[in-house]
Amino acid sequence: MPRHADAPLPAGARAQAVYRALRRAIIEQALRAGTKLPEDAIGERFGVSRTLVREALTRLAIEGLVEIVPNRGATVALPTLEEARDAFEVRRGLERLMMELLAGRLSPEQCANLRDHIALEDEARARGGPESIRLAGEFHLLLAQMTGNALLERYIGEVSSRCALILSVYGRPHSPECAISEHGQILAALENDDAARAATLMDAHLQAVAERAVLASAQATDIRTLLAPFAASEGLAPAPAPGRKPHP
Amino acid sequence: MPRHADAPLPAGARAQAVYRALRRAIIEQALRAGTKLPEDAIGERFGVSRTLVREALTRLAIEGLVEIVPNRGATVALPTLEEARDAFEVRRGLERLMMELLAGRLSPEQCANLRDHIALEDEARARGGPESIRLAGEFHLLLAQMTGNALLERYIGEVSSRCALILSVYGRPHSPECAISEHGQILAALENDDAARAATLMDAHLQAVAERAVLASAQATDIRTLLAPFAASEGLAPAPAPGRKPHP
DNA sequence: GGGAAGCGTATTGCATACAATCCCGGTCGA
DNA sequence: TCGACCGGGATTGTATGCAATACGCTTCCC
Repeated sequence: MPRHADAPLPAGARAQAVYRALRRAIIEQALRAGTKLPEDAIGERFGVSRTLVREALTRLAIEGLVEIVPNRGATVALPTLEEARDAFEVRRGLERLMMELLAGRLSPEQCANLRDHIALEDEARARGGPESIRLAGEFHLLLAQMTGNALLERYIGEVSSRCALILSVYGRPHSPECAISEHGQILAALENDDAARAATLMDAHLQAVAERAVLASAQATDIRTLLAPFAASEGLAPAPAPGRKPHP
Repeated sequence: MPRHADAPLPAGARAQAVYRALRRAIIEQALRAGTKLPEDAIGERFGVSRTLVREALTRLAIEGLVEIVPNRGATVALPTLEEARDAFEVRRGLERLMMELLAGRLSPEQCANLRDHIALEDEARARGGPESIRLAGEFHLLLAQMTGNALLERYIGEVSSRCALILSVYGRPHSPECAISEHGQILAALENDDAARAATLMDAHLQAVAERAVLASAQATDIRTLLAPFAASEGLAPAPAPGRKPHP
């Protein structure tokens, strides 16, 4: 229920409100990657001082949604390809753990909730609304909440939102990140007490999401790869890439 | 190399210095769980204003090392038993992922570094110094760094420090958290390209650490469990515990 | 004697002020 | 024409001030 505007919020709640608002704006791509986030403007918009905006931005920076460069301010983070791979790697580890914790332990009520959520996702995707990105992530978050492990929930939430940002950068525009049936299949495996199958499905699901996005645009981002065929056609050999040593 | 005191630190570095100092103090148990952390006192001690102290405390609160109650300030966190279990659960998931990423991919140089570190641990443990706690955690952090996955490194670092705090609360005083040989065995499995064995060993290692500490003191913490036999001997039935519903 | 209410102090929550830094435009000289 | 230099304006970094809240003590009443 939304709060009455003139009722003062309890201590510490306003900074969190700013944090939440910014976070949602980033995930739903209202604020696109790379966008500058000036403290003054945000504070003015939310009716709070820079102090609270800074607190919110700091939190977002820790989560990796915002990048803060000293003396140059905050921008919506622009994850590198390497960071993208890292995020999906960690996410796979966490979600596999989650599957093992959940398999066969979901109450009928929880299953119903999950089904409802999947229906919401499908609906949003059909409409093409921007909230489909958020909803897809929230399915995973909902699962995390059901483990009862608060720390796991926090980590899954963090890495999910980071992946959402990554998809906004590297994903094809408006492509469905999660195929319709995948979440449903995972839920079915969990209900069936089949931890191994759930873990495998989740792995494949995340792999698919990552590949559809990151790998699809890999060569569109790295200018050296982009130019390679042109160089080759002119008989120019590329200089050996520094910093990345070949596999031993 | 320590910095000259009168040279001003670059922007943003002082808050981080406070953060690091507090973090280390907590992990090495110079600041024990539950200790109050007044902004004024800390700021005075470090020569910075409350603003920067607040920033450091906020970060530590996000990591779970300190607890901030609105209008009542910050204290060193006092994790509950449930939080302790959660932390070790997540940690097992993350470190299993780490083993899979590392098995057979360590360079001889990296292995040498790890061996050196293990030697340091043994030495500190033999001396009974307080840094043995930190060093044991840093072994895991060192492994995380070698994955090249920055996000995994951050998470492992966070959850390790949280576990260190937990051990300071629930562990037996000055007990060796990590048996001498366990880290060495894990390293051996990694060198041998045996991902499965490394993962199993790490699992067992963490399980052992958790059990030696958390389970050992479980009944010493929960006053209801503590009183149960006395109640039973008097023919008094315990009231049903609220909030935690029985397994379906 | 026990408990509740009231007050003073200590501490936090937040906004604001000032200083430092950086970016961007113009200007000057080669 | 191009590059280096150099204010001016904008934005961040940090300290400090003021209001609000909570805690501990005293006092008072039952």
